[in-house]
Amino acid sequence: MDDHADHTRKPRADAVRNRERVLEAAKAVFNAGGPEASLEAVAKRAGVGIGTLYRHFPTREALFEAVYRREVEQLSELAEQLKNAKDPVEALRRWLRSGVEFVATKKGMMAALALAVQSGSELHAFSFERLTKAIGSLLDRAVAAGEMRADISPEDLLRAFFGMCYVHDQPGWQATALRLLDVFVDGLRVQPPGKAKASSSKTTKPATKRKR
Amino acid sequence: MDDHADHTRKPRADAVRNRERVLEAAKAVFNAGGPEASLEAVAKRAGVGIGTLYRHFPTREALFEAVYRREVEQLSELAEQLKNAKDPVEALRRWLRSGVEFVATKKGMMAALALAVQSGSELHAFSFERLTKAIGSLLDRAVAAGEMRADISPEDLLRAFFGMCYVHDQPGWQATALRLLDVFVDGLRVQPPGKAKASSSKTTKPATKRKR
DNA sequence: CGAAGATACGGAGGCTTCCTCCGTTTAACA
DNA sequence: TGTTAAACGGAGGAAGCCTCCGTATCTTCG
Repeated sequence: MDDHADHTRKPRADAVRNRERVLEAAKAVFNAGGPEASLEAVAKRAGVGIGTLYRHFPTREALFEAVYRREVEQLSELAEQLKNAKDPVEALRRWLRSGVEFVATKKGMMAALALAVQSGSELHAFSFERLTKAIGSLLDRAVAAGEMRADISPEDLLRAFFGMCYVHDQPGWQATALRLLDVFVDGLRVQPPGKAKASSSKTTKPATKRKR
Repeated sequence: MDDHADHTRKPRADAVRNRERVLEAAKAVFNAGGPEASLEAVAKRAGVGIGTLYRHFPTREALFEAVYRREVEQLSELAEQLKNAKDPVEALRRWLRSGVEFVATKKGMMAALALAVQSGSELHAFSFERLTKAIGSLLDRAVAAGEMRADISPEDLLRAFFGMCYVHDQPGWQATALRLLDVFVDGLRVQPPGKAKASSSKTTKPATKRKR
């Protein structure tokens, strides 16, 4: 495609190469040393000056975002697939469980989630939106089917999920997280009609009208 | 040998005074600047050399623990009082809500909780035990009354609570946390007998026998 | 009271990391 | 091949962590 209006030079080859190197090094270093690892170490491993690293990724978070974009995308695509499942509640549950597995497997996933959940920088936008949408689509389906209460937002759920995974470096955390998520999903189901216990709404002003 | 072992010298007055000063300064600095605040700043505010600070509190965590011991105790005493409430489920719910308020008010509370939850250092022992016991007593009562499922441990619940509070520096976090905790408590209630939906046990091997 | 010894003080200094700034190098384009 | 915009890289200042040890101060006991 010939772009005449575009006066942009072709990006320099060394720039592209270095960017890639830094990404790869960062992946390795972060996976090994956690999200606090030294950026200078990353630069050294990439065989690149610290200045170059900072030029490509002005902040630690920018680098994180770039490194874990793929993970976030995978998780979010999984939601897409699960939308075809019959039971919407089960689908949501399964997504959450897969999320736990992700965190367990990909060592940097937690950092990616932290970025997505901790709104603050501009840079988290991508992850946040992507994951919120993923959860939202599953949640909406369950709500639409009348199986789940409607007063929890996708953001809330994302935060809950993150919270459950937060202790991801303790011995039994995975089992714990799965248990907690199950409890949480149970709590999300609409209370059986007729015999509602109206538990929480007794002490809280309902954030949303409950079943009219 | 005459073991008048307990013939310890009286602790030096300046040492006691300085310890107190450091604690006070730390409280102020941590509440203002968060748990990452500079220890040198603490020392300066206390009018004390950095060496003195480190002698009294060899690690950042030790200092934290000392600063927030009181807060943890308060929270834990609250549980004691709530044990007298009629409705055990409601008591638990209230405790959790108070916890959220604590975190909202005392800015360093999160750090104290983090220490309590993240088992790891030796130093967290006190907080962890204290809070686990607090939650445990409320939880047990609810379980004994047949109102709550028995497959969640106090540690699990503590972690869940912590997780819900984790995003404690976002705009609406407090409302979110309260909502999430409500959902969670709902999920903790035993499913209404006779008409059980057996939601989670369908996909998970039951951690505990459910009422069959 | 006054000396002796134990204890605590404080901050210099070595180390690590962060991040910026700018002189030098190099790839793209004509 | 020359021009020039873009990228490189690392020196260096700022800040924080933590240790070490000479000096100051407190407690004890004769």
